[in-house]
Amino acid sequence: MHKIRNMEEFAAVSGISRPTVSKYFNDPSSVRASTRRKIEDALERFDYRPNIYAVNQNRRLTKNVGIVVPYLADPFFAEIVRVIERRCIDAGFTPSLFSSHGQQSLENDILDTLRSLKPAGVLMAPLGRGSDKLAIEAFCRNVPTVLFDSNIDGMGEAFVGSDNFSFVSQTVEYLDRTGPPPAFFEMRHPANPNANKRRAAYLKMMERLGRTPEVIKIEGTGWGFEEIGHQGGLKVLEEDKLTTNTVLCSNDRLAIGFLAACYEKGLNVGRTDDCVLRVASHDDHPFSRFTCPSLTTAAHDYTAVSEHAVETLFRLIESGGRLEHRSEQLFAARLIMRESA
Amino acid sequence: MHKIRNMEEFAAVSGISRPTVSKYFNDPSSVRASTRRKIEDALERFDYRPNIYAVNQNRRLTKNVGIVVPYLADPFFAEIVRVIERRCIDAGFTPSLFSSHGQQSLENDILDTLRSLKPAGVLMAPLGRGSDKLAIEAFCRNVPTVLFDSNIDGMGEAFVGSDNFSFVSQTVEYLDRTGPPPAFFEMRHPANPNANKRRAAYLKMMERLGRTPEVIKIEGTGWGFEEIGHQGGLKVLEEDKLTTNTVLCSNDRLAIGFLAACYEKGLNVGRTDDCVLRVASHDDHPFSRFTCPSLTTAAHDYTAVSEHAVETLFRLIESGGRLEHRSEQLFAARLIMRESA
DNA sequence: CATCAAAATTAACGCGCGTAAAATTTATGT
DNA sequence: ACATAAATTTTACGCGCGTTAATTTTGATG
Repeated sequence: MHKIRNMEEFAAVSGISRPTVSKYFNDPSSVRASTRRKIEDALERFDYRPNIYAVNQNRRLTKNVGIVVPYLADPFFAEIVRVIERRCIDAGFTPSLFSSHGQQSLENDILDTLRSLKPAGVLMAPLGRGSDKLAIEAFCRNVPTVLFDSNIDGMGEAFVGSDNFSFVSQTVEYLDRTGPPPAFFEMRHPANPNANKRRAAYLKMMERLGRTPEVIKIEGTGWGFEEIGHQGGLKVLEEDKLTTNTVLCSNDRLAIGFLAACYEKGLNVGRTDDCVLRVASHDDHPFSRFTCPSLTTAAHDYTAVSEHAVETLFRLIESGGRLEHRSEQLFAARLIMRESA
Repeated sequence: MHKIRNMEEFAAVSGISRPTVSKYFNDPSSVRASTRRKIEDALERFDYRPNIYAVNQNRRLTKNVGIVVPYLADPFFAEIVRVIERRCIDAGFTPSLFSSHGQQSLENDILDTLRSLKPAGVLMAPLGRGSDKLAIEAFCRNVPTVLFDSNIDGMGEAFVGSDNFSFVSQTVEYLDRTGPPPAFFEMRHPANPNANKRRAAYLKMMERLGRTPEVIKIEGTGWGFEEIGHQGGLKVLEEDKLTTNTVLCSNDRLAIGFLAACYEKGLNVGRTDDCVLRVASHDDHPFSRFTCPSLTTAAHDYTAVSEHAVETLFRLIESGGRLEHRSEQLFAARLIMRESA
């Protein structure tokens, strides 16, 4: 009983012809129950798996799906990836995970690699501002792609993400209802288009509420948001630029840095009487409940975004790679009230 | 000038025979300079890349390397992955990234997937206590593997990691020198063998210093260390079980949770006079500088570990998959003094 | 210009599997 | 038991490239 070398040999020991075995591996339900049993019996006795290289060479479309995220060291993406991977595996696909690590050159390299993987589809969260738009556009023309997290106008067959207005409207409304209206704390040159939408939402909400908006723009580039928020926070606090005691950060990672700056400066943050500052933010970053104080924030519907992105990709794949029209699905946020505001 | 379909066509447009082109792609320096120029000229005019499935089918050994980490949502691993990926790409390999997401079943699935990828080698950080030892052992027999981060006795051709004694000895020595000796804060059932080594190192150091050790074991399972540290911290503080004012956490993620608990309880942490508690830890987690107060910790030599792991894997691959003897390389820690102790 | 090793070409086979067409067997209903 | 549809088997080709062996070309050398 030597090791099975190929499908020919496996077909022999299972007493079924090779084409039928091949059919089985492509779709177990496509063969008669008695045949399936024979094959699965043999599968238990011998551990054989079709050579994926030979399989993929001959299928015009592989069962691979690519997953691309801009920055894997951000637990937000790590969490989304976890959900997406599982759904893909359950649906019989083989996910390949890539992180651009915040670099355009890497993002482009990944697109090249993906092309040669001939994936059935790709789920991509682009760098955003740092993306090579032309490269992504060219890629999307060749490979069925669903964008998520950050949208790039018109690219990909669909976009799935969070509704930035929903995030900001809830936090602004809450802060305004429970105290002074917030100033908006953000990077001057955000890495990601969501930031721009959030600022716009902030301005619109403040107008709607009849408040005077105040946007604090801090310097810094790259994906080290905590450090940028920290440095920017120190600067703002030292220069005493704050005209309000309520700060709404564009995202949790900035807020984590800002809270560290507040702590260093001895400023008590929270909504109780002994506090001089309220801080809130957006994303419900996995660490936001462990900041000091814990961070009031607006949560992504991680599950809904992940699952809808995957579902959309599957529909796209079944439709042969093109969709009637480019859809944009946005999910609302959920306000998470904690101690910081 | 239609699209190039295969190496045959590409060879035609570059004016070189297919076997020579094939030789070029396997090692560009193996063809004459003038030939190389012709091929690279054609490469610029037509964008052709060999079909990776056809290539890998015929090579007995692919140029793939697998990278497996236990928990990608931990920025520690995300950071290591970033360095490792780059080194692999630069060396002409194609890295494939996998996360076990803390689940044994997933780790085993990944091993199966990896086997069918026929990688030249694998860099694996196992789950540790949660790993299926037999499955990993069987895998290592078939695939050249270098373990990193957590060691499993005798498995893989080499281990590269951090020297837990170096971590703990430095923090204990520092804490003892600058104040009361620390109690050790850890999970009762740690996910990872490093924790056991750290506890042992703590006990040995305390003995060496002539101090009475005190180990605080908290409940909780899984990879949500911050939450476990948080809950465990609250419990310890509420029950007033602390017989010392200095706490050394087994790792930073526990410490992040513990610090959150201290903050909630209104305990001032730090080394200044107004503080009632000192807290230190190990790992230099990317977020440890943004805790409140910033966390005194012992840092991994990320770069050294990552690069030595990769170098070891490359040596292993060049040696045909087996090494003379299993080597274990440990790197020392660097004490990072911040505000918490 | 003759020499000769190195490099390239030609021709051909094989890798493991998808897939198609035709022939055959099996299951289902009457 | 018979007709019919469905599933399986047989046979054969092709995918794109690695690789080998025999042959031819190239280019540096004396």
